[in-house]
Formats: sequence, C-alpha cells, structure tokens
Amino acid sequence: MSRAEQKERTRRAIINAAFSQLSADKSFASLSLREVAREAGIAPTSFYRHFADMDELGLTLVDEAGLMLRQLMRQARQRIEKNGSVIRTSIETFMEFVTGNSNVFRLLLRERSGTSAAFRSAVAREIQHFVAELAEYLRKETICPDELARAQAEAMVILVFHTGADALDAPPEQYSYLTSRTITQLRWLAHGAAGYGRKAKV
Amino acid sequence: MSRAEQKERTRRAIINAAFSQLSADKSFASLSLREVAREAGIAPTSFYRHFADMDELGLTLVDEAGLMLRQLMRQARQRIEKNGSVIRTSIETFMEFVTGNSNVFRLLLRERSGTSAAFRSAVAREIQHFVAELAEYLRKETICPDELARAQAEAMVILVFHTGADALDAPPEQYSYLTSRTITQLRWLAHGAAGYGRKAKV
DNA sequence: AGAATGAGCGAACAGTTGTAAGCTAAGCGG
DNA sequence: CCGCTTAGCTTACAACTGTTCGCTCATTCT
Repeated sequence: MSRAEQKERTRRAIINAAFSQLSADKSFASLSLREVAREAGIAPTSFYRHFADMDELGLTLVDEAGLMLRQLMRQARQRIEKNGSVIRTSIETFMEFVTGNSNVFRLLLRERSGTSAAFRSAVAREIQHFVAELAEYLRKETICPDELARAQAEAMVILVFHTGADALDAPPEQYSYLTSRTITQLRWLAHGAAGYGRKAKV
Repeated sequence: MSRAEQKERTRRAIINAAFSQLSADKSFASLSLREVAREAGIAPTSFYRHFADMDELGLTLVDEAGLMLRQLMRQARQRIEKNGSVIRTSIETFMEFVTGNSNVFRLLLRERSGTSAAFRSAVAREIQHFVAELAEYLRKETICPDELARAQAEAMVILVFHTGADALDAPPEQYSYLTSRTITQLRWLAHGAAGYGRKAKV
C-alpha cells in the first residue's frame, strides 16, 4: 500500500471515528482527542500527524456535512423533475436526510450556535448555499426583486431547518404532521410574498 | 444574618457566577463545577449543599432565563398599547433583550439543541409560552382555526428567535436591517395565512 | 544502494476535573 | 443553655485531559 494512500486511510478512520461518536447526548465539543484516536485505532499522539488540533478536525466534519447536504439538494432536484410538487418533495427529501443521518444534521444544528466563531461561520456558509439557490429559483419563478427573494428564501430555509430539529426529538409517527405543517407555513410565505410583490392585486 | 437567608445568598452567588461565565465562546456545558465554585467564592465541595450536580444548576439557569423572557413579553405588551405597531414593537423589544442580555439568550439558543434532553425540553417549554400567547392573539384578531393559528405563531416565533441569533454575530449597524427584514417576513406570513383563511377572496 | 522522509508509537508530564470523607463552627429549636 | 442541624471547609484520590520528546522503521527519492 502506498504511503500517501495509507495516510489518507487513517485520516478517514479519524473522521469516521469522530462522526460515530457524535450522538444525541454527545456534541463535538465533548469529544476528546484521546477518545477519537482510540476509536480510530491509533495512538493519541499520532492524531497530530493529520490535524493540528480538534478544531481543525471539527471544521473538516462541518465541510463534509455541508457536502452531504449539497448532494441531497441535487438529489431533490431530480425528484422534483419527475414528481412536480416542489415544496413537498424538497421537504420530504430533507426530512429523509435528517432522520437517516441524524448525527450529521445535529453537528450542523449545534455548531450553528456553538462556541467557535469559525464553526459558526462555516455552518452559516453551508446554509447560505441553500438560501442562494432557493433565492435564484424564486427570482425566476416569481416576479420578485432580488432583496425580497433572498429574505423569502432565508425564511423558508430557517423554517425547514427548524422542522428538522423538531424531528430529532419527535417520535417518527409525528414526522408527517411536522412535514405538512411546514408545507403550510412555506405556502403562506410564498403566497404573502407574491401578494406584496403585486400589491395592487391583493 | 439568618441561616436560610445566608444560604439563599450563596445560592444566588453560584447562579450569578454561572451566568457571568457564559459568553460567546463558553457554553454551559464547558463550565466546570470548580470554576463556578471559585467565582462564587466557595469551596468546590460546598457546591453540593445547593445543587445535586451541574445539571440541576443548568435547569435553574434555563428557568431564570425563561422568566426574564416572560417579563420581557409583559413589557412589550405595555409598549404596544401606547405605541400601536404590534409587530415592530415586539421585535424591537426582543432585539433589545438579545443585545442587552446576550449571555442569557445564548443559553436558551444553545441548550435548545444541546446534549441534554431535559435541557432541550425545558427550553422548548419556555418557547411554547410565547407560541401559545401569540397563537391566542392571532385567534382573536384574525378569523383563523386553532390549528392554523398555532402553526402561524410557531413560524413567527422561530423567525424572530433566529433573527436574535443572527444579531449575536452581526455588527450593531446591521440590527436595523435584521429587524426590518424580519418584519417583512412576518407580514408575509400574516398576509399569506389570512389569504388561506378566506380562500375564496384571493 | 544509501540517505531522507514521515507515520506511528510509548512514556512521561503538568493540569484539570468530579466527588468522597471527615471536621469545624455558627444558627436554631427545645 | 444544651444538643442538633447543616453550610462550608480542607484534604485526598482516581480518572482523565492535551501535548512534548525521542524513538522505530517502512516507504520514497536520489
């Protein structure tokens, strides 16, 4: 096995170990370097061959989580083309992600308001990808000035994100309620924004 | 000084020490019993005379934070009576709270998605007070079925709460933008919900 | 072939943490 | 006024933390 190849392999082992230790009652901040190293199967000191400190590992995790979310977005777009219903399909795809990768979503959710400014802005950046994309869609589909399209997109993303957070603490039989509630909220927003766009009509 | 009186006094010292150690880069989870005791001016072991463990202290902090929020709500109502503008006054009052007691707000913000289920539900309960109150107001002011009033109130509270979180990382000169953006979002929601309430008309 | 690189290791160190045990002394109830 | 209660203290311990240092040894480069 090549030298670089092996290095990449244990780097992944570290990342996977970190992800696997995240849970409902263990945040990234409460992970210890030694614990992660133990699960990755290396000595504590070997950790430093790959990351300068835990913060650097954390930023890597946030990046990977953001990547997963963007892949999800692409997947949702494909479904929408076949399926039609934009709002419902988007939310359902998102909810599948949240329930299927709850630890990844929790990471973003927590670090969004965490103690590290670097983490916070990294998460904010990932979320902004969503907002920008949705805003562009809104600009095309509706007759809406840039500024308002962005404000509308932000509100929508926040509501969806929050529904994901709710789902983490809710029993699965409530998912469909949460989903339909959020759909209603998004329709209100779209409807209201459209009304203000063409003030004369409403 | 009475015995009970003195006990209450150091209990408050502990609570105040905990609050004062919270900051942008120090969450409740990262407080240590010893540090808190040190700042409160007592021996580490004396802490146990007042709280069984740090979790019990944390729940107390959340309760106090919720209390402050409810007082704020009352204050907002008074302003509204004199001032008129419901949405703007509410948000401005809230933003004053967030910027003036940022550590208290941060506590709620973080523990809402923290690692303790007890903390999460305690925060959720405090937020539900807002939602319930707002929902009742909406039921009275608009012609809206209970279920929808609640969904509308939830969306509004989430958006306002999130704006507070934004403000924590934003420079003060952006506050007025954040405020007006949120006002727009809430108006859309109100407008859209009203539209769906009387479907025939729009 | 020989030298250089660098991933991984073990031992060690100085801190910190939560908590148990037992003592002191001040306030309280009888 | 005496005995009980109890807030607060000191001491102590075992468990963990992040990080430094110096070593080995397989891969890579020349």
